[in-house]
Amino acid sequence: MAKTEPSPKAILDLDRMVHEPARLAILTVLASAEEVAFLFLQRVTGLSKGNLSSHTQKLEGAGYLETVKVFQGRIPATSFRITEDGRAALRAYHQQLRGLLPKEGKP
Amino acid sequence: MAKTEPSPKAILDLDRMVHEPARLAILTVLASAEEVAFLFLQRVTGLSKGNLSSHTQKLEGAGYLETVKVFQGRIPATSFRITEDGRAALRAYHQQLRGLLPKEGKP
DNA sequence: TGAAACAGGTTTTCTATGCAAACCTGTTTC
DNA sequence: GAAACAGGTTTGCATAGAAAACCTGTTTCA
Repeated sequence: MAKTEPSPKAILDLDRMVHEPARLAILTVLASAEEVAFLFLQRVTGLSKGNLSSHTQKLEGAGYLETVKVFQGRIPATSFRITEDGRAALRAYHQQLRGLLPKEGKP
Repeated sequence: MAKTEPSPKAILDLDRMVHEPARLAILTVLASAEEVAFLFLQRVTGLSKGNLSSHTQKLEGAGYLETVKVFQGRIPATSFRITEDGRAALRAYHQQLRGLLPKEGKP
């Protein structure tokens, strides 16, 4: 009996940090692995290096991921892992999306 | 057996015209009514006039809605209706979202 | 009756964001 | 040992969204 139409105002409350497609893609990948290398992330998302770098910095600033810099032999390599906050934000975002999707088979 | 993880690259293909929350809210409202008055739309979305005006102009430019100007008595009033293209775009967008949502109850 | 407030929008301005290109540091290759 | 390359970061530019200013016509009410 509950009206399942999403409140239009709720849509405006979507977490922009997650809503941006590039960052959503990044978080989605990070959510399914312990730790992800920069280059792998770049390949799988198709983002340019510069782009990827700036988005991960924003996500780090938001506390949604942490950057791990290690040396492989003597060359430096960057990896990322999602934080608990990041995971929570992603889950919350998914819930918001579910809320705004019609139940299926709308006219 | 099908892996239900969304392809990260697919996320980057989301239709930006619809993805923007303000416009998604507008289209969502328009999709559930024949014709919607400017002021009603403003109240239900919570957008400012200027904002609403510019977003509806963009949606009109994209062919997703049409603007209807009528006189009520002697004062002019603006309404909108979603076009077939707009409806199709919204549906397609919903499908994309469904594709990227995890099946529920992810760890 | 006429100045002031108001309704209904549109246009302009400001700011921030995403994207691409340029740049930097250290390593191999030839 | 110069040149190409890997792995990122910083800079610069173009666009988009939000807020503010503006415009036209209409009531209000002193």
